[in-house]
Amino acid sequence: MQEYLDQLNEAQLAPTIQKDGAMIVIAGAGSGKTRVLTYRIAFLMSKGVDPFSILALTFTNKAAREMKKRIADIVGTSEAKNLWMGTFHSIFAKILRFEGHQLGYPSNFTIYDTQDSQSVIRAVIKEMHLDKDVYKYKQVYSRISSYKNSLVTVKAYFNNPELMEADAMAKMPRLGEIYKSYCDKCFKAGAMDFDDLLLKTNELLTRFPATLAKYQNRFRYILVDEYQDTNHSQYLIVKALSDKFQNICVVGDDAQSIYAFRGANINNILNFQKDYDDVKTYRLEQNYRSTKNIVNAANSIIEKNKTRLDKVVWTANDEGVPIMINRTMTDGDEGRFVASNIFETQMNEQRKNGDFAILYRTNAQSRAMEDALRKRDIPYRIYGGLSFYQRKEIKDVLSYLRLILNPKDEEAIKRVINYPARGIGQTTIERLTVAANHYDRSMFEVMKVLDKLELNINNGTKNKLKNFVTMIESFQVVNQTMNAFEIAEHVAKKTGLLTELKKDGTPEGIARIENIEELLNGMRDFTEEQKELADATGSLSEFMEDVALATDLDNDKGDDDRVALMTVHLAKGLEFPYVYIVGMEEELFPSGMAMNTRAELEEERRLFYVALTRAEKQAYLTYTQSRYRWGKLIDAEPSRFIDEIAEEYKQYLTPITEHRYKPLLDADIFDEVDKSKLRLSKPVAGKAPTGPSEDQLRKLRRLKPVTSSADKNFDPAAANLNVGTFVEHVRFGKGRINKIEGVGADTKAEINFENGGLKKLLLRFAKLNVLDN
DNA sequence: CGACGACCTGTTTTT
DNA sequence: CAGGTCGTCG
Repeated sequence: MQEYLDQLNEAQLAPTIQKDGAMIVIAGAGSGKTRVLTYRIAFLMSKGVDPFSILALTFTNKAAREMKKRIADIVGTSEAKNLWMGTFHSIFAKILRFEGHQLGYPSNFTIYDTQDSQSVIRAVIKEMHLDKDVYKYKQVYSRISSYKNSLVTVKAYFNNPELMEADAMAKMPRLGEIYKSYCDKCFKAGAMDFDDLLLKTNELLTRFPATLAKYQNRFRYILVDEYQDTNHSQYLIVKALSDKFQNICVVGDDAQSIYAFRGANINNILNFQKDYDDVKTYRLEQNYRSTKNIVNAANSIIEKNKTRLDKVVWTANDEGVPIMINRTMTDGDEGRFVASNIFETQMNEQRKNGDFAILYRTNAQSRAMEDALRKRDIPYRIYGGLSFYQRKEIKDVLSYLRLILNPKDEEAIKRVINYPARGIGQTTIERLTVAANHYDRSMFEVMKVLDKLELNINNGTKNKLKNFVTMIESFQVVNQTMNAFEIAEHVAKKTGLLTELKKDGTPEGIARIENIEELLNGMRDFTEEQKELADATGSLSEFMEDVALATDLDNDKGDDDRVALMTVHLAKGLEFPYVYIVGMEEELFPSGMAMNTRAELEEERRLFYVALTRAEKQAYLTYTQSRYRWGKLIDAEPSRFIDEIAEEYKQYLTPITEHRYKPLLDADIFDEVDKSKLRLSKPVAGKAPTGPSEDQLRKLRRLKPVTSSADKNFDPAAANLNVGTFVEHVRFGKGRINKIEGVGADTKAEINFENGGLKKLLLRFAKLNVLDN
């Protein structure tokens, strides 16, 4: 062990060898936090801590796997394999499979992915005969998701007039009913969505003290990586589990908090000291990853943020070269620039493909890059986007497999009951749904007893349904004796899925068949691997356990040498010698969807910080003057973030185009609520989740109105705002409207204030009172 | 019932 | 551009 500890610097060593107690490690980018985490776990084990009682929560399963491997190298594989290590979602899914029966869930519950969840919500909205243009399923979904992540259950929702009112104001008074119906449907289908995995864990730990005690006693040492990205639900779980022994080590970097959009609460890390007794704080500030130039450039950016912890990242590495900034005419040119630059660098520096990464803000940007790389014959791999498991043909196969394990899984039924086509149409499915609701049973159960029910379904169709049921049941029988690979192959053949695709013959159809073959190959590998483990058999249920939570990144074996293409979000925690950050344009990076408040803009800036700090040797920033968006060519202008990098660390390969963006209309308007008022009320472990904390409530209230129709229809004339109107602003006082420009939500007014001078305000935000002269 | 074509709409990031 | 939705026809 000592030889490993000797590798650490002083700052890293201290947290590594503090065995007990609560501690927070503020770890700057590239400061070796993974090393601290792995060595710390190894250290604990060397001091006699049972690996079975160590819980390490990581951000990706890949990170968990790699850390486990590194620990195994130190302490031995047999010891390391008993560690509980993985993402929140996968660890607690595992625990819920074991304990979920207490909450009424079967151990083989299905995990609904976003597609499944949204499809359920669409069905609910339809069933309730609501206007789908008012109740947009995606917005409803995200609303429900935020409720769940703030522990607002259906019950809590209906006990909270304020939330109900907020939804009513957003023109969705029946959101609560949708929420309830959605939860009922999921429960009846034996399914949990992503948020449930955390919410139900909280419920489990609060409702069953014995279960809480069991896991508190088991997990004597808890470590959480990327703590800045935990949401309230995750926070409570950690708090509850660590409450007894308080041996908790959290690692994170407030400067890299980039998941606020999915409920991550930066206060979790900012307030950690208050949550435990005797918290030791450590700082890792020496960066081992990047050149001085990159580190300094990144620092010069993050300095612009107001909300951050005190920390100075520095490096003893070489000076390096400036950040290169390149402009092109179109996104196609941008791709070609990147591709040829990669090619040249490979030649000049003898670099392999894996040394390069192309990072972008949105998945849609990958296309131009792909095209350019393909033309140059540079091998690449795209991460994220539509993940492998989300592709239609793969989901079809998986849906059959899901049905074998959990025939109540309604989303799976709906997906495959008529694919390949077997003459079971929309009308039949609707009648089955109605019957299922009426008898309070799942669709599959209804289908099993068709003859005993008075259903308005003709005999021909009934027979088709019976055949479907028989087929699934026959799969269930053979599943008893087959491994995951065998059953999947059996299903692909017997259902006619493969024959259906072979009929197709188009290039897409062939690609689909290849994908299914890839899935089958993957399953074969899986069964082989599992057989080698003592406590696993390679069964279908073992395979399906991880599928819903697996990401492209997790599946990456890293065994072939390719250029990596991914979003900045996905790149967190990774590093590459050469990094290209593309699409450095206003409205794209920073995203046009996230420039309305200081908080949003600061998150975009942290995102840019994350992107830049992925680079070890050199970073390129590229932007174009026009790019295809929404199928149309639109003008673009360089990102303010390019501007924000201090001059001495950047170099323009092309003359910079003029920046025409307006920095922020007026900073004060966008300032957040006073931070001191945003302290988390300290949640008490063991107490039932009665509802959201004050802080969470504020957050929810701050959510954008679910329907933007009010904003979209924002009519300056109706609000009595016209050129010449005298108005009063809460901060700037009285003024006269000079000019009105833009339409709808984007309407801006130029106002001449008596005291504040000329200001341009977004009317949507500015609270103006009209003065009658 | 199901296939096909026309239209519309919406686009940030992810477990 | 792409996915979903809707209407029409065989």
